[in-house]
Amino acid sequence: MGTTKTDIHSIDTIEVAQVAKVLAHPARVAILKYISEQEGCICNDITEEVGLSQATVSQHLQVIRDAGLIQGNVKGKSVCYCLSKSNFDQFSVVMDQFFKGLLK
Amino acid sequence: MGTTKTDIHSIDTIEVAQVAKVLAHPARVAILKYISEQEGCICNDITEEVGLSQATVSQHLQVIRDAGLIQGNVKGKSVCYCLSKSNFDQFSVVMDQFFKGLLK
DNA sequence: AATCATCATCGTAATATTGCAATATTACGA
DNA sequence: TCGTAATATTGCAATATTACGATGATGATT
Repeated sequence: MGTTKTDIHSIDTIEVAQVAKVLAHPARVAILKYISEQEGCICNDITEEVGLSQATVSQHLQVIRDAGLIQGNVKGKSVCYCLSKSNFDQFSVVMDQFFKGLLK
Repeated sequence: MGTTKTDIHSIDTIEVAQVAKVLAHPARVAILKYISEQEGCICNDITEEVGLSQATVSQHLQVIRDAGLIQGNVKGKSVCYCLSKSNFDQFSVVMDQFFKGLLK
């Protein structure tokens, strides 16, 4: 136990849950907001902005990256993160359709 | 550790994360879908529909109820759950604004 | 080369979540 | 009142998540 049962549910259902899971932590929401505000990217500053240790921020960044919401471009010693808008847009659609589906 | 730091983030950020957290489990997404499909309500059937034990479903229902997304009306020995559309609509707005804010 | 800055990863402690069996609880019908 | 059906709650085991210090890896600076 402790493991989420996934084989029970439809693809659609799982997709909504996966999208939501990425946004289910305030640090990840804050990181996404910050990255998008900086238009381009920036990186180490996230640690300062968010108020968590570098290791923790890096972990959250990995979750967001694995979900395909951001891209990291290496620039010398620093890494520039920026939104992958198309994927983010898809996330938006998934959630939107879920809400609309239930509210119709 | 293991605890999410919340005092660091803005109200808006925390709100998005809280909404997302409710939807971050496929069982809860499935339950919400099922309840809304049944227009009115129904209840014990959820257990069968979702494929988890009664205890587990009841737990998930509590999470959804605590978030204010559903209401349970007692009808004899069974409980009829139905969406509280206004709250659900608010959830929808929170997420929508988050996505729109980042994509603009 | 030696050092520093930036980031990722590893290891680990603390806590949260998931899932279920067992056990209440509540309401109804016999 | 007894039995039963429908839910909720409790207690627990398994696993996941969160957070951070320490350690690597890599490129820049001296």
